[in-house]
Amino acid sequence: MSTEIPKSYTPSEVEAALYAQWRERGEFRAVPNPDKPPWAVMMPLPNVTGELHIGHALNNTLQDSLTRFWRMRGFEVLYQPGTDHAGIATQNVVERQLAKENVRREDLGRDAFQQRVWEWVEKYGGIIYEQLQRLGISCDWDRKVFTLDPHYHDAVLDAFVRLYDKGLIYRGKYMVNWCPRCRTSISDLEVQHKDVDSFLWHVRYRAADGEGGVVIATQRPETILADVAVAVHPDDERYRRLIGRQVIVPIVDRPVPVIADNRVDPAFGTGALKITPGHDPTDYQIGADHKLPTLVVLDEDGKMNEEAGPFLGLERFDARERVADALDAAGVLIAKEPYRTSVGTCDRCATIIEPYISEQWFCAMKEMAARAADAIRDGKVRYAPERWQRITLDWLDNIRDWCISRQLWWGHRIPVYACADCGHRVAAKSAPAACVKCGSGRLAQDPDVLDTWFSSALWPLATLGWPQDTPDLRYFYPTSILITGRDIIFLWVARMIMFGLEFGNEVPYRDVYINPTVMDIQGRRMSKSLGTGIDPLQAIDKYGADALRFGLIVRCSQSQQDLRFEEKMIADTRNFANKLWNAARFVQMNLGEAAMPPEEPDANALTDGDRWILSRLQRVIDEVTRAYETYEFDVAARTLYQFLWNEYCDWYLETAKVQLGPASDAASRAGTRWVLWRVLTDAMKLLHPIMPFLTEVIWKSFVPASTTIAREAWPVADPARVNEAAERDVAWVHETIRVIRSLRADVRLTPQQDVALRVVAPPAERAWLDAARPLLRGLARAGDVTFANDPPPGPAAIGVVGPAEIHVPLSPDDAAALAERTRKDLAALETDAARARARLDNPEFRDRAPAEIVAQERQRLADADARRSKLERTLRGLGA
RNA sequence: GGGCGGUUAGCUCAGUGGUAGAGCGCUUGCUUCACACGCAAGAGGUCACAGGUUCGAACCCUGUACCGCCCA
Repeated sequence: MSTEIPKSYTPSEVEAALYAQWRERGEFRAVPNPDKPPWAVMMPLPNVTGELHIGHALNNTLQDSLTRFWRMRGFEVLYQPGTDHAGIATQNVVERQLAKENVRREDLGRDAFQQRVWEWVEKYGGIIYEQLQRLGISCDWDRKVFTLDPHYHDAVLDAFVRLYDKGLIYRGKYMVNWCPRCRTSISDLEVQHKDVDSFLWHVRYRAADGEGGVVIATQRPETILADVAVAVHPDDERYRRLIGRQVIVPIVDRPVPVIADNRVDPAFGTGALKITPGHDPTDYQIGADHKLPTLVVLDEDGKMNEEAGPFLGLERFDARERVADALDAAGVLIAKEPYRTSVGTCDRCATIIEPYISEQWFCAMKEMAARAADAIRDGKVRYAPERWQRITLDWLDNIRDWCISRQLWWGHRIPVYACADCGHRVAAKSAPAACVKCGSGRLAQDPDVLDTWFSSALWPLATLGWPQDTPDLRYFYPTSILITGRDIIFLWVARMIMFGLEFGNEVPYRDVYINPTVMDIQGRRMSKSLGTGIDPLQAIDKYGADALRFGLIVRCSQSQQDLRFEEKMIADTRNFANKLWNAARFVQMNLGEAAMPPEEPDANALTDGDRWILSRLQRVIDEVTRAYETYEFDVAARTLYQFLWNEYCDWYLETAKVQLGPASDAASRAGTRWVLWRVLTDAMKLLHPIMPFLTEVIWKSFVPASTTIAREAWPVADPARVNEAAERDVAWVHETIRVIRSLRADVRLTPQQDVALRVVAPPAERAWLDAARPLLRGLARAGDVTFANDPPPGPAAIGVVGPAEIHVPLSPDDAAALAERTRKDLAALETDAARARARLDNPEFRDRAPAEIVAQERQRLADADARRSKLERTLRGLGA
């Protein structure tokens, strides 16, 4: 029966069924439990429009690994899933769909449009959930939250009203970042700065009184139409006599003052700056300080408005060319010089941002930011890697108020009601019947919606039931950790900490882990349009979720901020999965019909080899546990990979084959079977957080009575099983085997041929080798082993293990090749010896270095000398 | 302009002040009864560069160069 297990592991045959079982049994459900400590992680909510990409795959795999780890360690674990309504993104998707029907949202009206978006969300909004499940993540799916769910909406309104009533939310006409394509304001953080090639236009403004004038340099000639002043630096000798006089703005022939302001950089362009408060943030400030009027020549679509006269209706970049032409025609365009500059673009649609004056809502941030910064400085939130802490603090310390209103129809509508009669505004969770001030019933709700990040900042609270005082909130808040990418540290993490403190009176989580960004092999961001992306779903189809998970996790070191990835890497870990499958198959075959789990044998029945692998296992348990605890994911994965492949498979399984052979007694064979079973199953538990499916399959094949490995207790290292003597002795046996195998290659034996060894060694080592004979035979096909006091005559390949020399007779053909190699070894040895000698000859080294280092160096020199004399004899023996 | 990360084998990356490591790739040999998605044996490195500290530096300090990211 056991031989029917297929020779290779096919993840696609088991993953879906296992996942369905886990869900059916409710293995991932989180229920407040006073008998257990809580552990919680919140999924960084993907956009409801989103589809699973490699970044999600990494981020959620990391969360799931910790989730599974802490669950096995006996914590009541919550992994909270959910999606974000994603204001602009979702509205865009539906607007594009409408565009195909030649319909604009304005044609539908607000209510009908929202209805369309809801239909879209209901139809496609669940796709990402299904995709996430393919990864095997252990969320509590019964707790799915959408940020527009009624209870979530209620939380958002509650938070808004509290801030409003505290005076932290205000409204006003300010210059904001405006996306002419999305036709909404966006916050500073949603502006991406990009360097582009542009020009500086040098334009002459003649003096109003006819004497001279000034040449200004501008990047935006089209805004000349809205100029209200020219500014120069007060200390700039070139322009001193112009200050206070007037110049004439070309084209519009408007007289404007020349003002002095030390924000003007005399080194930029000509040193004279046109001032356009309606279209530039710095000019806006300067204009306000000098009490200048504000003119606006662009509309909210980025087209020239009525104020632009003949340019009315032109798109802003066309207008730029046309205005420049007009300036040229008027003879006032002095120069057009190429210029590299930085422009702000919309995070969502890459359209160039327009600084635009409009009525917006703002949230005052100073107080909340200071409180968050204090909490971080006090260590209430710890960052891994640590450097992100300071980066967050820098941002918090220099925070600016947050523009929270968006001119969209999809999102949480701002709960402020304005009285049409007296103008009084009030924030309320539901529409008041009448104005509290004048009693009028004519109240209108603000048309804008809140920035999506306003609602996501409440994520850890609102998902747990806030503002209600729920058992979930009391039990799971503050949560344990947040895992996310560095791109949203300010947008989301910092704001969540602020809101967590403001509304939950506690930081939202103790730890923040910033995961690396997944790049392609050339270090470019993975993107579908560039064709540089890996589709996680395809990867799972082809290699299995475990292979994708392990391949990503083993590359998550805290020392780098990116992770380079390619498909081959997934194939490599698929091979690892297959290796484990076959190791399990081997063990299964050897346990035969034995009862499972096998019975633990008497300690006397264990061999050195058994004790060695058990000892190594204890160290691996400690190392892997520590690594998960400290978010050293690469260490956890690498430690398990090396232990399982290089120690368990390469050495212990081969040792076990010998120990299970006819030369062993029954007790010893039983011991070996138990060790095979025990080490493999413990290692499967350690690996389960990273490779949940394979480990479950293997576990259940060995422990049929268990429902799932996911609920097994985490292994605890047993200090009594750490056995340094066994580790040392087995290392020596392994070294001997390696040397013999190498000798076999030197004398070109086929794998079928036994090798006859002649050994020159002191008595202790002879006894050793004698005892190790079965292993030497099994693992290195050592046949006759004879001992001698002196090296035997004739050409021979010689291997050295400690004080023992192993000789294998050699044909003259091979002797020359070996002589060549030996000379090389000898040269390397001489270098080593020379280095050690130089050190020991240095009196300062002898005086200052620790005694053990000096002793080590002496030993090294002695070993090198001994080895050298042996190699020299080898050479002589080879006739060279 | 300010800040952060990186630079170690052909590639991707580990690396605790004491003789440089892994996986993949490469070479050679193997249908060895768990696995060719494998086994075994090998080759391969001025640890970016220049100074400094130290008995001793891939590791600590200073500076430079290059790659990438963030902020303004």
